[in-house]
Amino acid sequence: MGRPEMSGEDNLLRLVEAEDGDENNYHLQDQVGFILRKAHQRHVAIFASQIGDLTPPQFAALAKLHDIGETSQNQLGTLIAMDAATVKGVIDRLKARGLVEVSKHEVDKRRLLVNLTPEGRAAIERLIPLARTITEETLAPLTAKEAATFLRLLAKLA
Amino acid sequence: MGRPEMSGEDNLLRLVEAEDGDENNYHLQDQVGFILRKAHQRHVAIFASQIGDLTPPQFAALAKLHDIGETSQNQLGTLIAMDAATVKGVIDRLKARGLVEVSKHEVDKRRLLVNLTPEGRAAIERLIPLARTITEETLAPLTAKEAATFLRLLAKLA
DNA sequence: CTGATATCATTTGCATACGAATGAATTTGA
DNA sequence: TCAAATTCATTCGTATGCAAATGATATCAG
Repeated sequence: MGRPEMSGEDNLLRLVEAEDGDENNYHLQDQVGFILRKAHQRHVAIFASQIGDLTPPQFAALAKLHDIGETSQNQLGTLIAMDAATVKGVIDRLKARGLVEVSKHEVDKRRLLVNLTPEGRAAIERLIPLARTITEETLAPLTAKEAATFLRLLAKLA
Repeated sequence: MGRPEMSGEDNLLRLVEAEDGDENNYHLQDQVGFILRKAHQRHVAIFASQIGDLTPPQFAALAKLHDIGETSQNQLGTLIAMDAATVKGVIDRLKARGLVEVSKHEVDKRRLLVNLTPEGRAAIERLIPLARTITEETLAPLTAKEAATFLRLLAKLA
């Protein structure tokens, strides 16, 4: 401390002057939300460098359809964590590219069934190995042990 | 676990040695990108529940301006991890609400200087305590020790 | 059976997010 | 010095992402 007779008022003053002693300052770069946003940005950039013609949400939709087969647009949205408005846009674009096809549910006329086309199936099967590379590259700054810890904790937050 | 000595390496090996048809066991919900996206979504929802009238990017811009004072729009974008097009939109909306003001750089006429208005300063100083609550709530599923580990590893990825 | 409620999909509006192209201003380097 | 390269800001186009409102259909409760 520079001044031995430092008082509460001096601390307030120091805060207002904000020249030194900034332990009470708010630092954006230490906030979990900000770092989470940046980590996500970096991942999306890595994804784009490996899979240029598909976005992560589009990939997620195809991968889930490949995993579970035909399902309703609404159910698909739940499974890949997208609200109804978002999933509609994603499916519309995949449909326009011939990677998925939609049909009406025979019994429940509210539902729109979505399924992979043969082209969509071929595409996702070709891309899954690249997805593993993307995961590896995203986690590359961590050791194997750190990566395992990170994934475990991240899953608790998601 | 079936095997007591089962390790992460064994799981990786099993994945690589996958038998025919094991291509099926690609699980989206285990991919770091997908979990990262969900964790980010959850944080944004928590943010919105605490700070309804400002988005995380808008908050980031105000917090950074509060931290460093007047700066150029471009430099601000670098500091809060937004590209030029994105930061322009954020600043435009903050300007429209009277929270920031812009002016031309006297020497370098390319630059647009951005600064907090008194209203913007009051707003960010009022909101910073809420931001700490948001961070706490986001990390609530983790113990204090886990949270520290998580932030350390997340920072290495960002 | 039927009115109330719930579910599914769509649409609109707003806010990031980023690539690419453009124009203005500055800096560099031969 | 001056042409080339770089930097800063803007604009356009595309793609999430979510809230709110709407319409169609299905289910539930009395």
